[in-house]
Amino acid sequence: MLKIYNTLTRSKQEFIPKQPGKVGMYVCGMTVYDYCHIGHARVMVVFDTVARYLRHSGYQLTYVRNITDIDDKIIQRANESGEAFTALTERFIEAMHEDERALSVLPPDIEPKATQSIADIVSMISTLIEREFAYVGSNGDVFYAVNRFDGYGKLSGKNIDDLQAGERVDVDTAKRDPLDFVLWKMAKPGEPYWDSPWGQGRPGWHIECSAMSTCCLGNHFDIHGGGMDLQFPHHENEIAQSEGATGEPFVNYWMHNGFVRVNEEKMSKSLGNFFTVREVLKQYRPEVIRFFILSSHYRSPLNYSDEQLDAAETALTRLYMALRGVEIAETLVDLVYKQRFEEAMDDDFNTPIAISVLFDLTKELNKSKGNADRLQVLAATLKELAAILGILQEDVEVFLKGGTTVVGYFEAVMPMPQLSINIEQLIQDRTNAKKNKDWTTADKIRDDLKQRGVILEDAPNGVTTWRKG
RNA sequence: GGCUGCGUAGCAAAAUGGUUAUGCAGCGGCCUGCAAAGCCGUAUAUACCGGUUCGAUUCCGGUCGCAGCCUCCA
Repeated sequence: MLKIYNTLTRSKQEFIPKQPGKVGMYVCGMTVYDYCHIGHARVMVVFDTVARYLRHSGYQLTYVRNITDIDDKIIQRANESGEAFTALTERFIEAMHEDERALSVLPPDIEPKATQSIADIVSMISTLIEREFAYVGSNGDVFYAVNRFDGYGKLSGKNIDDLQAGERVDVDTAKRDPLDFVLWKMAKPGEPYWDSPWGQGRPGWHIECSAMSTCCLGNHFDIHGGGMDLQFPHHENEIAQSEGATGEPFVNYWMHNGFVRVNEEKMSKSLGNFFTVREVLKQYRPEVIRFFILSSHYRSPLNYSDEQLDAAETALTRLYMALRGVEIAETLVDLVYKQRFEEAMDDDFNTPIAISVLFDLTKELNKSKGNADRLQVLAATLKELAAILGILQEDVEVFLKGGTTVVGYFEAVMPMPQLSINIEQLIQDRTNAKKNKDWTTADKIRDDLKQRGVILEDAPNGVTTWRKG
């Protein structure tokens, strides 16, 4: 039985989909004005894993993740680079998809764009005005009237009085209340715009998600996810908009992932302490990043550091080492390990425990190297369970030799070590030296290679293999 | 200031009202020409102070420290 921590109730709850066997999930995606950083990667990987596990559990899932392709920062960046905003967003959407593919993130079923959802957005705003949840301000912008919505604050645990007391932004005189937020923003000269009953303008950020999620999944759906920072105001506003417009409950389970931190501080664009996915891929293979992300629980903070990435690579190496030389033909899986794995994942997607099950399995696998039947079952189980996490699917030899079979833009920056050294020749030289019991020469070759990041291992049958150190 | 959440061994990271987490690193051993990998064994922990309890790291209260939100942000 799957349990999900619901931000709305601040507790783990049994997951009961609206319609038996079917799940609708919406996740707030990226605003595409720059490259994705590791924090964005976490959202993509976490909810990809949630999606994979829901499907593994037999649910028919519709996974929607939007793209915000119009907003102030996009306009600003496009002006800076002197290109059309659509050209800018197209570039970064493509870059985002490259990052996704690298990280083995499966594409969502639907990826709506704000600019392609204008009609739905306009329609929802009109409804909100009709129902008196929204009004046209003195500057022509359309605002949501927060105090008209009784449940405002129910997700973030804030209340309107506290918010007003803590108000510290300049009061926008066009609004009736400082807490009101914009639904439709009038275009300034030279800005992109769409026609609407209130004039030429563009949608506010919050209304996009309400319109796109409702459009793709209906008025009321199962899971809505996103980063912790979106809890307030973004998700709070979504609830106010959607429930205000439809009069129905909006979302049953709210899931929020924790931040990636750098030196105990949130990784973010504004702090400037971020590492883009493509930067990190120059140093670490994509699967290492994915493993690093999944090695802590999705709601915990995740501290980014080279030491952590190194540790992830070492841990992953242990799993691959267990599979080295094992031909996996068997499709039978060990039900005990499978059950333990599923129990971990059923407990609010506890990937650290799920991974620990993989290590326990690996230990038994290593002990079963002499028992071909058992070995087959365990290896097949390891690979199948790991696939649910999106890891351990590389070719074993390629991974251990420091490469990756994932095709993508980073291939050029991840050369295999053998490109620069003739490892096979050196191994042959060493084998010859060993035959002559010339241990000095043999050991020197091994030490030299180790210095260059290549570890040699002699198997009992006399065959020497190598891997990246 | 208001509201969330967190503080676990050398590092990372789970869990739990009483029983080995797991990975890396350490120590001892087996294996090996020597290694590496693997296996076996082993050490180190629950911020601090109170309370509830037969028993608390786990529940409650307080103290200290940290992070996040209250402004665009995954």
